[in-house]
Amino acid sequence: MGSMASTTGSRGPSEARARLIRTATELFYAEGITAVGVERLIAEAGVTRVTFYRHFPSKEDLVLAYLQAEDEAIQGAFAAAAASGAEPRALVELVIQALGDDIERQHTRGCPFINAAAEYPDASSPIRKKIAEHREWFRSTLEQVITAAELPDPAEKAGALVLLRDAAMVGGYLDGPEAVRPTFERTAREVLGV
Amino acid sequence: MGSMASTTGSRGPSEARARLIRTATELFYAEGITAVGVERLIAEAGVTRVTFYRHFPSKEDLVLAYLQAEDEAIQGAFAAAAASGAEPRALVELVIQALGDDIERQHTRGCPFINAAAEYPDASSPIRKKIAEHREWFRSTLEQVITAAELPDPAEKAGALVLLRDAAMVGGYLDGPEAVRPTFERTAREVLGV
DNA sequence: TTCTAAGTAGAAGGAACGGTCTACCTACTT
DNA sequence: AAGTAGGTAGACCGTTCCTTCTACTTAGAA
Repeated sequence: MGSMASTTGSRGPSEARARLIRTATELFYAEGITAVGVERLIAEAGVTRVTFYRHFPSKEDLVLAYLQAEDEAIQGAFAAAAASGAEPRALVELVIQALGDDIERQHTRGCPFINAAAEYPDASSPIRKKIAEHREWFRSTLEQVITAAELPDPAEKAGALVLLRDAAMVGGYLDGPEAVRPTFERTAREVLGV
Repeated sequence: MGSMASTTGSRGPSEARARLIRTATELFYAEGITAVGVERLIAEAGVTRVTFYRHFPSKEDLVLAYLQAEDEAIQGAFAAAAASGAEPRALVELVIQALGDDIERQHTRGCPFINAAAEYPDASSPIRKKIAEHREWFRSTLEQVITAAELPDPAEKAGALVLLRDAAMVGGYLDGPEAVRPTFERTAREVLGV
């Protein structure tokens, strides 16, 4: 006596799959990956076990999809900022503020990638590779932004900025974002010399 | 037919207990807390289940003891540095180097407290309280050191230094300590103006 | 000497884990 | 009209989780 159903039988990107990733994003981030079981996941996504395993051969594949979704979100934000047509120098300030804003409003439980890394000690695992890949993208993107603004030592400054951002996300979680955001933005400007 | 035994029946601080904490310190740090089961713990500590639960009513109590041990180790290092009789200004540099050294040589898998926090979302849990307590001790100790060196804005600088240290530990884990240590020490001096 | 704290060994229990399986339904595509 | 991709429902399996239990040993303290 299936109640609503509605979207069964389509071929597109799959509602159920999207709901699983959305639920995973919420739960994995809020409570940790190992701490959230498949049972819980499918219950909150409103999906059956079979459906889950049809889309993701194992839980690890969902973890990967979760990190992928986070990655795409950040890349999207950067692309939007770059497309805004701001001048290179203004873009640097824009990025600093966007990162500060994200720490205060979106990611208040630390960095999804850092948190995940704490649960996966094996650096050669697919998950750790994904994390490393994301971090390298982030670092090199910052380097490009700094280079475009014609600031000195872009590579070095980008490294320092990654450091600071990591710190601010962790600090925002453990010590409260209100106190950390200004410290982050101030120190970032100081390090970049803007 | 118990083979060696030797230290059974004593009343002191208990060998078995010490071994459990030592093993926990290694395994929890290296592999994560949830990822290491009691079975594994007692096997590597060479202790039986009963002994384990005699000393620690639950696994969580061992986690607490593990964090306590880490806390004491760092407090000990600070106390030793303070007792070295270095001048206040030199002590600041000494602390920066000691933190850098720790990141490069001891804590190469991130910060034990930050990693633990990632696995315990409930801020009111005993573990998170212990973590908050440690962080506050660390921050205020840095503030004292900076104050003694008569540097400006000690509270603010201490906050920034905590931020940087967090970052360097995470970065050391995920991007390699060799690259991060110089960035950390350089940025720390820059922020403190020394 | 007796008591007790701290240890050994190993079985057991209930819950939760990730993952597989059967059986049926539905709607789009061909 | 037939085929198939994607969905539902729920039982089931082997493993591991944390924890408790009984039964015995050993050595220092009372």
